[in-house]
Amino acid sequence: MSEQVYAEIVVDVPVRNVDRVFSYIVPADLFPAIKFGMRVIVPFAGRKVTGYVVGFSGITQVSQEKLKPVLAVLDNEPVITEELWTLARWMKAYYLCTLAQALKCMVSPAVRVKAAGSYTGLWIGFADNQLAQVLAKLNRSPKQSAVIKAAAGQPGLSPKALADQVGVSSATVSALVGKGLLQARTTSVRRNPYPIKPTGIPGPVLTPEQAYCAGEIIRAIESSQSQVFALHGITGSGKTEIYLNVIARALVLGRKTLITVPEIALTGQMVNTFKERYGDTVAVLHSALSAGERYDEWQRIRNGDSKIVLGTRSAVFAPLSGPGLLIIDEEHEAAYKQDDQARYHAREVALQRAKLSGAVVILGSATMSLESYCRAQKEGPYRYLSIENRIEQKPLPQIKTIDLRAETHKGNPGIFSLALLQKIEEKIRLKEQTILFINRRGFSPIVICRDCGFVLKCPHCDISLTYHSDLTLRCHYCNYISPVINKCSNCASEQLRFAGTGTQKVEEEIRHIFPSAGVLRMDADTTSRKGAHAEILKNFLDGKADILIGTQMLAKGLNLPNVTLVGVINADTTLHMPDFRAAEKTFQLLTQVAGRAGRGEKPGEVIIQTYNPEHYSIKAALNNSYKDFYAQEMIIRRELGYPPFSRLIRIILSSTQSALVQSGAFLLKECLLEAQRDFNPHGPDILGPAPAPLHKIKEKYRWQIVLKGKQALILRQLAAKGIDIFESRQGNRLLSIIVDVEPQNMM
DNA sequence: AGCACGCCGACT
DNA sequence: GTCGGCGTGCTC
Ligand SMILES: [Zn+2]
Ligand SMILES: [Zn+2]
Repeated sequence: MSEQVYAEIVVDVPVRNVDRVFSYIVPADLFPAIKFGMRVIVPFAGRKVTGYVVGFSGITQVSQEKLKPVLAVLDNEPVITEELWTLARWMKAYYLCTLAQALKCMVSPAVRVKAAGSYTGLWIGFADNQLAQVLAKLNRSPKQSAVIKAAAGQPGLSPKALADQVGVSSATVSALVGKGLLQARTTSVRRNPYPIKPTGIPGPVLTPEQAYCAGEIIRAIESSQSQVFALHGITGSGKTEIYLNVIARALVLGRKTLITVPEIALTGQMVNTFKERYGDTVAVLHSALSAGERYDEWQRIRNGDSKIVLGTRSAVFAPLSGPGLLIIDEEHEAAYKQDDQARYHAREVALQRAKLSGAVVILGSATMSLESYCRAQKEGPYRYLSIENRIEQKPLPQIKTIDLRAETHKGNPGIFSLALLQKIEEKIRLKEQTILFINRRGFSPIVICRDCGFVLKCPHCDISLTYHSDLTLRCHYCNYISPVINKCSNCASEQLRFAGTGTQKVEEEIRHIFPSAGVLRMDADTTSRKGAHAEILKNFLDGKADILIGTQMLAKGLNLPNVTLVGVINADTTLHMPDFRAAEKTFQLLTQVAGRAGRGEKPGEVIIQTYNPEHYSIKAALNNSYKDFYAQEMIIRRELGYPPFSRLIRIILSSTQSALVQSGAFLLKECLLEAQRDFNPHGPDILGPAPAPLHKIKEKYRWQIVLKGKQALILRQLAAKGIDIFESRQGNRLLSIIVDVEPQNMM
C-alpha cells in the first residue's frame, strides 16, 4: 500500500472565516476517480458540503483526529482548470471575495444538470418481412395496427410524435413497446441553443481603416505578444467585422477566442453573424439558455469542440484551455460588473486571464470608459486603434438641445418643451415614429433649480446632494449634510423641484396632449411578464403605435427603422445622479440614444431636454466628440482625485436593525482609521460613513464607507485589515458586510 | 453558512 | 425537575 494522499479542498461555504484550503483523506476507493478541479462531497462541521479539489499532498499539518475522508466525487471530468484556479486566487486578492464565491462564478453553468440530453426513438421490434403477420395478429386493435404501420413507414419517431401522427394516446404506443412490437432506442443528443448553419458567404471586404486595425491585432496574435488593444469605433463603424477577421486568423493559428457582450439582448444578432461565418465551432453561454443547453455548450468548450465562445459577463470564465484572444465588446458597460457575491468586472477578469495565458485582448467601444481610454494613450500600456468612418455613409442624426430653463421663463411648467411637442405632432402627421426616453437608472431625489439649472453639490466630493426625509440634503460619499434649501443658492429663485419624471407620468401627459396617438410604454412595470418586452417592441415595429416611452432598456442595440425622432425627456437625471461617473454616463447614454434615430432611410432627429445645455458632456455628445468630453472630464477627475486617477473601494454594512448598522458603520470607520496608521501618512481617504443611496433594500438598512486611494494594493490591504479589526471587535451576525472593489455604481 | 455546545426562563 | 430559547465557537 502506498502512502496516504490528502486532497486540498475549498468548501462551498461563502463566508470569510472558512475561506481557506482544508485537507481531507482520500480513501483508496476514490483514489482513481478524484482529480484536480473536480467537485466532491466532504463532511464539514457536522454536515455534508460540496467542495472543490484544488490540490493534493502526501503530508499534512492537520492532526490525525481532525482529518476526515472525502465522501464522494461528483464529477467525471474536472470543472476547474489550473488556469481558473489561479484566476480564482487572483479574484480573492483583487476583489476581496472568498475562494468559494470565485469558484462558484466559474462552475455555475456546469452545476445544474449532470445528465446529457437524450432522445428516444421507436423502431419496429421485428423483421420487416414479418410486418403482414404482425398486422394480422393485431386485426382486432385498429389503433395499434395503425401505430405499427406508421412506425414501419417512419422509423425513429419519438413516442410522442408517433402517437400524435396516428392520432392515438401515448398509452397505445407504450402498450406496443410493452409487447415488444416496438423497440425504443435512446441516443444522446446535444442541446443546441442556436442551430444556425454557416452560409459559406465570405465577409465583406474591409475598409482601409478596418483592414489596418485588423492587421495590427493579427500581427500581435501571430507574434504571440500579450497586447491589449483599445478599439474605438462609433456605432456602424464595423467593429464586428474587425472581430470576425481577427478571429478567422486566430482560428487558423489554432488560438481560441472568447468574446463577451454586455447583455443577453445583444447576443442574438452577434450569434447569428458568428455562426453564419464559423458554424458549429461557436459556443454560446448566457443565463437565458436552458440548464441543459448551458451544460452542453459548457461541455463543448471544455472538451475543445468549440474554439469560439460568445457570451455575457460570466462567460469570461468559460473553460477553454489557453484562450489566445479575448474580446470585450462595449467594454464601458456597467453590466460587466457583477452586483453580488464576487463583485468582479468581466473586463478586469479578461485582462487578468490574458496576462496568465499570454493572450491578446480587444476592448471595443464607441464611448470608451475613461479608465480604458487613458491607458491607451501614447505612453501605453494599451494600443489605441480607432475607426473614424461609418461603413454606410449615412448621415449622423441631427441632435439638438432644448433649454428647459427657457421654458420655465416662458411660464411652461410642463414636462415637455413646446419644440418637442411640435416635433412629435409633426412625426405623428408624417406617420413616422417617436421614442421618448427617460432615465431611471441610478435615480435619486435631487433638487434642481428650474430657473438656472443649479444643483447643490458636496463641497468635498462634487457629488450631487440627495434629499432625505429628515429634511436634509446629504452627500452619499462623505455624509456632508446641508439643510433643505428653499431658495436656489445660485440665483435665489424659489422654483426648486425634484429632477426627473416617471414613465407613467410621461405616458399620462402624452395621452392627454395627443389623445388620438398610439402610445406604448416600456419599463420595469410593463415588461415584468416574460416575453412582454419583445411583444411591445414587435407592436411598435409593426407600426401599431406612434410613440414609445421607455427607460434604459430602449437605449441599446435596437434597430427601429421608422423612428425618426428620439426625445430625451430630461438629461439632468443622469447628469446629476450622485455618482462621480455622472457626466461620463450622460455622454455615453446620449450618444447611445442618439444612435436609435434614423436607422432607416429617413434621417433622424434627436432632441435633448435639459436645464444644463452648456454642460460639456451634453455638448460633446451633440458634436459627437469623444475627445472633447475626455479632455474636460479628465481635468475634473484629476482635480477631485477620482478614477482613473485613483481607485475606490466601497464597503456596505447592512442589517434589518437600523441602529445596529449605523453604530456598526461608525465603528468600522474607527477600525479603518486604526488600520490606516500602518500605512504611510498619504494613505487612502476614508469617506463617510453615510447612508447608502438605496438606504433600505428588502427590509435591510444600509450604510456605506468609501475608500479612495492611488495605490490599488494599499487600498485593498487597508480594507481587509480594517474589516479584520472590525470583526474581532464585534461579532453580531445580524450585521453583514459587503466589499465592492472598483464599484460601478454607488446605489 | 450551519451545526453543536452551552447556559437561563416557563412548562408537563 | 427539563424543554427549548438563541449567543458563541468552530469547521480539515
Ligand atoms: Zn437657480
Ligand atoms: Zn461629500
